[in-house]
Amino acid sequence: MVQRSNDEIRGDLSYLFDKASQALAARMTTALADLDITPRDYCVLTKAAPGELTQGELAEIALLDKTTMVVTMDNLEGAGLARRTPCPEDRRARIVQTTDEGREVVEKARTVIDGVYEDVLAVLPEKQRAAFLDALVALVGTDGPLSAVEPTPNAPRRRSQRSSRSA
Amino acid sequence: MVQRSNDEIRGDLSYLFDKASQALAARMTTALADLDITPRDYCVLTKAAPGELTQGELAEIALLDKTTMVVTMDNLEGAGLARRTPCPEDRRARIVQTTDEGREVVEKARTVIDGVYEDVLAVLPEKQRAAFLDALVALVGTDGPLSAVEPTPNAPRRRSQRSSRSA
DNA sequence: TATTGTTATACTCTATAACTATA
DNA sequence: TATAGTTATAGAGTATAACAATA
Repeated sequence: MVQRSNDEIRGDLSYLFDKASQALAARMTTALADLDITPRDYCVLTKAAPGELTQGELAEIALLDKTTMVVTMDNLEGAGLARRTPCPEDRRARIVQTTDEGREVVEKARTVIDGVYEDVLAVLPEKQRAAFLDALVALVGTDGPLSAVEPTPNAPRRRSQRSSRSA
Repeated sequence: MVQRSNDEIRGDLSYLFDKASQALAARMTTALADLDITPRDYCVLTKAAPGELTQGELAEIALLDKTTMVVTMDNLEGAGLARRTPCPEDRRARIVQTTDEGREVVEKARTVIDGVYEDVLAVLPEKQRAAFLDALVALVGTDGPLSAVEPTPNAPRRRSQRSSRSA
């Protein structure tokens, strides 16, 4: 295995972020696998907790495409963690509710996730840790230079939709 | 658009890293698009600079599968930025060399990338910036809690390779 | 006509398998 | 037999398009 030195990667911000994101995602996926859910399941499940959102609203909050949401909900419903209920006001829509089991799983998952975060951030001294999170929020949060929701570079290309950008 | 508050995202380390990685990647892709190369092209191109590595060695250093490397090299060669030369010692292998144009592009790209990094990190005061990078390296670098090369969670699953793990 | 959720499908990315030519 | 690079293709993820029911 080829390993780059710490000095070398310090100047490669892309690498640092990519690696941090991937490695943490891998740890999260592994940690949540014991509960038989994916990070995305957890994301949707927590946001559905209030129990008054439609599938579409939930998709928007969780930053998922509505078709991706269908797949996610199929899984959650199949696993007995969430339920689709007809919306009284709009018979096209469906309210998403977490089941008792779903709430239990979310609670356990919360503990697991906190443990992972704690474990990861433990390498930073208390004070440095706070400063680190502050900096990250400054970069990623509202009005930060990395807050922009630029078009996903990875998304399937639109069907040649030429010269209709600023029209 | 739904926007989570800075307070809320501060506790969501996964989100912070994912967003930072994605947003920076988007900026990089956009910035490098003017030079008609992708971040991966740049990565390979710089590492090929010494000009004495085979395609396989290059793939290992750039952390790419050898088949992905083929595609990348096809692009680079098609764009006239790199060249495949038969290896004198091993007629199966090919040495990858950057062309004059390739070196020019790398140089320009280096400037572009430094500009993006500078622009992004500019929101952090000088001292905080150094501490931030130190912390990131501590997390991601050698022996850090996020240095592990766990199996890519996104990779196509192996063809059911059961119970042959620790055998 | 517009919108919610669904199904079918297309596209991107990356890796495994099979192959050719060397070693 | 094993390895370097290639080609073909499969798998995973996510999005667009078309559709049914309803607004």
